[in-house]
Amino acid sequence: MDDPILNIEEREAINSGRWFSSLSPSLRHDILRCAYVKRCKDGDLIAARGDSPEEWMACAKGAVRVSSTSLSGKQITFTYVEPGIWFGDVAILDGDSRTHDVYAHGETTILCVAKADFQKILSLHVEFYQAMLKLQARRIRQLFGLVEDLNTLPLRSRLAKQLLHLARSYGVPSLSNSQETRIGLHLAQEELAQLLGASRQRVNQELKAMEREQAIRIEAGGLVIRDRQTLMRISEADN
Amino acid sequence: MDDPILNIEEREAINSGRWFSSLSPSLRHDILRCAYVKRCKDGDLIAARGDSPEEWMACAKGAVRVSSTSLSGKQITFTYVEPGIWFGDVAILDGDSRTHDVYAHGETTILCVAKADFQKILSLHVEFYQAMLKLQARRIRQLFGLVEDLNTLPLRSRLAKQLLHLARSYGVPSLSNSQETRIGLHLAQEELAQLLGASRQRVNQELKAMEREQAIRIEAGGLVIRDRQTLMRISEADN
DNA sequence: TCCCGGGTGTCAGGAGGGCGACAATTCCCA
DNA sequence: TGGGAATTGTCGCCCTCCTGACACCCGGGA
Repeated sequence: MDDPILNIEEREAINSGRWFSSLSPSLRHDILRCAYVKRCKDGDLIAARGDSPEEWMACAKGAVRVSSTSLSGKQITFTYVEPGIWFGDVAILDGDSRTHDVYAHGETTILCVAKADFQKILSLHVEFYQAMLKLQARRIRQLFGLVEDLNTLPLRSRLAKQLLHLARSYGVPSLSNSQETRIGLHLAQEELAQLLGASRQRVNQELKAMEREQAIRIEAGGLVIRDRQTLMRISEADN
Repeated sequence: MDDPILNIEEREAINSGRWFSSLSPSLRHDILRCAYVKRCKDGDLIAARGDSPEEWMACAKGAVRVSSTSLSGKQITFTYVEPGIWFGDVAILDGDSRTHDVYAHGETTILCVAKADFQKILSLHVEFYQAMLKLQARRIRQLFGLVEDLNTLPLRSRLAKQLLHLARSYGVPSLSNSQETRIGLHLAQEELAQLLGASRQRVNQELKAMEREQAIRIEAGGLVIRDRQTLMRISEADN
């Protein structure tokens, strides 16, 4: 929470985000002009469900865990926000309170735009309205997919799907073998379980099974995807 | 699909929709001016997943079932759209294909706005941008809630919640007892099950249990809510 | 009227997945 | 470098929910 300037890497992450990079230079400029930086340590609470929303944010480095704890006390994680992705817009746009708790996962850098500035920019750029509509539409699509998966796929398939997703978001080429992809985001199996709404034990069991099938490798410091094809097969049906 | 004019009741349903009625008269006028009517019979297919989207729609009478069938062949219903509610915007806004299959449930009247007209209206009213953003934000909120429920609540609770929801959307005062609410939308237990992503047998079992607990009554032609309090208690935790 | 087809009620068997327990391993840090 | 804390690997038991099967009920034709 000290240095108010993004470093090169962080700036690069923001600028290469799929959505952000589709905006016009002038709009991007206006957004960045009034954005400020927050640097967080592992576990820092960035915002809590029920808070009244003060800012629109993007992850610039590290990862942001978006989660909530149900009435029964069970923790569930909705997603990990990767660098380059913006979040926190729902509450800003409908004026209601925050939908989730948001925590830093590891050393994390956040870029923030104050609510008032966000609205000012909206009023200056019709383009921004269109872009936000598109952003939300995509999110709704993802959510539809998630609901469908929860209703139809067994844990095994959902786990495979999640691993492929993490590999896309956080994948780095493996050191030992360039065919393989290491998931750069380290999640304890407990955290992975919360992301799937399942128990840690069950997730462990399925991971082990996938390791036996040569689809993945479980290493200290991260999972390694060995065979994308196999995972895709697993993710699509129960067999 | 004949008479292109809404009758009084249908017009009233559209105008009293919570979202639509919050729009300015001039915007509402522009929307209605280029809208046209479709009348559908029970089971008619209104749009199919994967179609390229031609129109933005609202239910004016009856109900619209929004559903999809998973790769494994299982049918799941996402929701029943009640009169006064608009739908089909996601695909229009992000330009991608339809997310769900959409069917008429019973005699149903649909109001449609062609994609091109929708976009024209957007370009004429900043207010419309704001309203659509708000509409989407609310939908995202609902979806978050749904995902959380699927991850944490047992079927019994989700069923209770769904019944309360249906009572809010389709409730009519019971003929026999004004304390009670009849759900005006008739769903076969199989259809209810698909709405919950559960098996028909299981739903039947829980309905029977709730009837024994005096929370509901199962009658030909619709469920009757007898005790909202009890249902609310059931919907919140597993007890 | 009789029969037929859809919806409803119920049961038994079995899979998927949660939970507690505990050992083994790894990580961290004093 | 030694120990305590966190994480991982595995069991066994139990509960939820699914599947298939079948009897029943009721309304509407032929």
